[in-house]
Amino acid sequence: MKKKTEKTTAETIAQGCIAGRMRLLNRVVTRTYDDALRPLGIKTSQLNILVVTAGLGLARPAEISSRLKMEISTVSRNVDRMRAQGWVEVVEDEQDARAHKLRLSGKGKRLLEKAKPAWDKAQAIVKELLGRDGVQAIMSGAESAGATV
Amino acid sequence: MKKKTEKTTAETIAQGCIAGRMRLLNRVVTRTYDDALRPLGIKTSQLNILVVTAGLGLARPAEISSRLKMEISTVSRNVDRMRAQGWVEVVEDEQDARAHKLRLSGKGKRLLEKAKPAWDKAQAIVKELLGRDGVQAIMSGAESAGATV
DNA sequence: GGCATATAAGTGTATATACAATAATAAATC
DNA sequence: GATTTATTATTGTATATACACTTATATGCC
Repeated sequence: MKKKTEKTTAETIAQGCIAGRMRLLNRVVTRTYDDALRPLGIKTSQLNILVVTAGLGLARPAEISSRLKMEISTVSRNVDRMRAQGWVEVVEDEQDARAHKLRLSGKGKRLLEKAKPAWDKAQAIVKELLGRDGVQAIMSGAESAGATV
Repeated sequence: MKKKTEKTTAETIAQGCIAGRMRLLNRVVTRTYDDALRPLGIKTSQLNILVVTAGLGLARPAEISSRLKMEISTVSRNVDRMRAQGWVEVVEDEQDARAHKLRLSGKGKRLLEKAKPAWDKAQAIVKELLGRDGVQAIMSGAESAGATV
């Protein structure tokens, strides 16, 4: 007769929770990028909003929200801080009085270029940490989750 | 001669940033667990601290911090909220007057058992989302990052 | 045209997180 | 044994995030 080793609920969750591991990994990875970016005065979250905005040229907050799968209220507050830094500017929408668009300022563009080497450094550290397959899994997982490039 | 398509800095980062994808995935995954756990009044972060505490029996905040790779100040505040809910109790340390230990209350233990089906549900959704390889990559990535089971 | 409904964005409130600084106590060193 | 150094945990301050609600405006339908 096979002896079955019972696992407690706590053990099952502690060892198997995908969210727990994902959140842990997120803390470690974000810390790596934040450390590298700190001298530039920008945080990982802000840099990611910055590059999406840059990619769109003129970006509606709702579009940023949708691409980053981030609550629009969160976008709103992050953008507030980025505007306060002078990295992004608001352009009123001609057609729709509710809406507006965001674009990078000159300062924002310059910051982006200055931040690239720091980002490269963090990126290399994390690639080393996760390995080729790990990186690939994150990328395709994010795509499954609805990430738009 | 090969025509090289230049990629802007913004495109390079927007498309390739591991932290960005990881954070996006983290938002989506956490939302899934939070949705499932909402009726129970516990959040993903708190559940993960709860199971680590349960696993240790008597848990020092510094030990939780170390296992979850979470700042001890963050542990401190999360535990405050969990104590306010009556899920964990504080036990003074006999040897060290600076320190104390945490353990689950009866209420905390009952919550954990009640939360298991909701956790199972979220876990299944996310497994489906990430696929076997994706889950494996997160798990081993977290281990590389220093996660202690 | 006028009303119902939908959409865009912001605000209120709460949790999660980190870093810096502090307070208290223990451990180490001289 | 007294002083320095290290450790344990908390508090101050700031950002990131989400959900519920609100405000303003646009769209659809009668």
